[in-house]
Amino acid sequence: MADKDYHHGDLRVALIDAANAMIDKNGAGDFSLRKVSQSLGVSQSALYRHFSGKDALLAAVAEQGFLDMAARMERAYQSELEAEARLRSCAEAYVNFACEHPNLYRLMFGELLADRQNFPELAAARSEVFKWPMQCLLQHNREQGREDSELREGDKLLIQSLVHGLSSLMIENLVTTRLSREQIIQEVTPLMVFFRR
Amino acid sequence: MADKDYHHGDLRVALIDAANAMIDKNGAGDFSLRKVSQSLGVSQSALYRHFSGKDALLAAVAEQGFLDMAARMERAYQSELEAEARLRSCAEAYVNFACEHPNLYRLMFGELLADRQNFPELAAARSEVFKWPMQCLLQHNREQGREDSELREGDKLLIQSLVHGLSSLMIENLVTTRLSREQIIQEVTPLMVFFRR
DNA sequence: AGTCAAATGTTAACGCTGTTCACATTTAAT
DNA sequence: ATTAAATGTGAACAGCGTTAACATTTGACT
Repeated sequence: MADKDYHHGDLRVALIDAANAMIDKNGAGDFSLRKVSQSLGVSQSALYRHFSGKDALLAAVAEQGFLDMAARMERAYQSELEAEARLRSCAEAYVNFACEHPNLYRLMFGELLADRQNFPELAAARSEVFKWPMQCLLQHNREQGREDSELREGDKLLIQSLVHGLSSLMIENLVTTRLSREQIIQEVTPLMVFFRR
Repeated sequence: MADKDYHHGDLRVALIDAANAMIDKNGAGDFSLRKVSQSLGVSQSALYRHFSGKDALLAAVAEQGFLDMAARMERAYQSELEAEARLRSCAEAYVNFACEHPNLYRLMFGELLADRQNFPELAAARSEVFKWPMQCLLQHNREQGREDSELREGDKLLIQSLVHGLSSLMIENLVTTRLSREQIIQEVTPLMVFFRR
């Protein structure tokens, strides 16, 4: 027993949450281990009892981001019934998440986690995001009378490239248009349901 | 007159070239002003006579990258005559450049230059890249008998999102397929010529 | 040719960063 | 109660971007 809690209790998740909040607000470039440690009233080296280093903490934040994004994608998926409407809903949810959490999205898909292969859980969490638009493609195939349960590689790549590319361009302010975000989404998402054949 | 040249002569371009080489080889994350200065046998603070800071040097490197990429895009454009073939050629050139210079491409389009608006020349150089695929769209419109010289916002966004998204995913090893790069390009680029209407 | 200001390069220092090491404290099992 | 493991601390290290004061070279004007 101590008047002050020498042990934090759940420092690991507290670190992830605090880092998530700091990155979401000010970007990962401004983020530092010393700041997040200090914000929790904890020494700067306490972190190394729960993470092997900065990259590991960033990876944990990114993983949580993927899971949150996936939950939102599922809600978008469930909100519609037809394949095409579902796909458009998923695409909207994807771009909206990216635009509402640009700093987090950059961390999840960007260059900052240079050693992604060191954190295999990231790939698993990311596939949870793309699971839902892929499900839409499968349903579309079935509605078209195709019984193949395997998706075409090109279709998968097309849909992933489109939503990721559009999100990235919008986040980095590389879209030179006077259209609003809603208008852009309304303009582009219909174009991605022109499947091959 | 001195036995050693106190003045470098063209330190500015030497810095850009050296920084370009270092970033292209090892990535911008590993890059530092001290390293590039030392590689030129020059003090670490000499740099500040030619650039306002690290971001300014990175911006200059990125700008050069855009111009190099644009030259390559023009060659791809000129290598074909029909609009659709030209667009595919441009898309191939785009993705190939990104895959051959992933670190440079990340710098050009990524999050590292957080303050892009401070360097308006970047936007100009970038538009030189997209000038050629846009030209393809215009030619396509003409071949289809449309006389409108204005491009649809949606078409521009679609093509930019596709090539940028596909390049980013490939660079970050986020493409989960066993296809080779050439196969991927062959698979996806035909899909981007399905214009609207 | 001589003078002086501007351009360019150097040295030293500041604060911040990620990381490590030796040490302290708390927890939990024997 | 004892002991080992888990968890947190404090000090230190090297590397970073940036700045300030100082040194050298260049070039222009008399």
